[in-house]
Amino acid sequence: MPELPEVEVVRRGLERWVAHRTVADAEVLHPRAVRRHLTGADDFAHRLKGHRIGTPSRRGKYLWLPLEDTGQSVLAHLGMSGQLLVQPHEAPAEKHLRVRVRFADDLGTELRFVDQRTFGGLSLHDTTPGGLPDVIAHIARDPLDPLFDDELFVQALRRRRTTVKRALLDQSLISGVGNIYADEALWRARLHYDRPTPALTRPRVLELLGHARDVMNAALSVGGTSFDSLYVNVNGESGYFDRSLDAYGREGLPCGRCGTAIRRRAWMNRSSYFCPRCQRAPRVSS
DNA sequence: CGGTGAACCTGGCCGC
DNA sequence: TGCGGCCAGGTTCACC
Repeated sequence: MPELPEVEVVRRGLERWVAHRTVADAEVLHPRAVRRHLTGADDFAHRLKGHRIGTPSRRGKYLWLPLEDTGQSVLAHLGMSGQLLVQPHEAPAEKHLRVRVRFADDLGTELRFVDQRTFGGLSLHDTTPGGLPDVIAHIARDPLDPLFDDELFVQALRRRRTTVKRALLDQSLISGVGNIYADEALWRARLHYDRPTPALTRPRVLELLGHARDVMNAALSVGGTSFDSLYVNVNGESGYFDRSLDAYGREGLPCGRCGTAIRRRAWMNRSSYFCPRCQRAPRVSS
């Protein structure tokens, strides 16, 4: 599932293969792939036509392609299964091909948005003076952003009356962390997912943040995480960080620190993986 | 308005 | 073989 490292890999691929190319035309093959565009998919496609793409940017799991001289950007979210692929024109259409963007040049490749579960999508928005599409103004900076404010994060997290994993997944507090890297950061920090945030000390929160950064940087350095063929980077290559995960998806396997079997617990309509010995539950568990 | 939890969606997989 | 049910989970939104 694409989280921050995977999305960053895609962004780099787009920077290499798509930036500075002019859109010849766009074709929307599934209406759900274009979001929040009240005037419809055809209008969306029409508005891309003839514009040159600037340098792709990313915040958390969102990435966007500025359309030069329009004040607008194409915002993309990959959801759970979205892929942005650069393919030769003649490559056969993927089973879940949703959007196709052709360019006005002779490079012979096109950009494709492919998405099985249709949780992802593209949309078009005004770019704010800060360079951010207006609809993601509420998304916090991510921990790999040089301007991420660690102290601000500590204070904001401790003010929340919630539990630590919920806070890690709250994109208005910190962005880019999904279920996988939340479990990995918590395992590294030896914190149980249900620990109340107000009880965490400043050093504990800073340590957790550091682990989140470390694990995402490690994933980024090997090209993202992939568990199946759903996620591939912009050139269609899978990452292989899943070999390095310590908690996520390891139910019943020994904890790399103490050997205790990793457990899986149903949590918020999904799963939490943790070591019952290294990550003790709070005394009063919700 | 902060916290909570359901809905959205499809295909792979498992058990019967 | 076929089919029902479960599971994956980021974001949005309704509700309290």
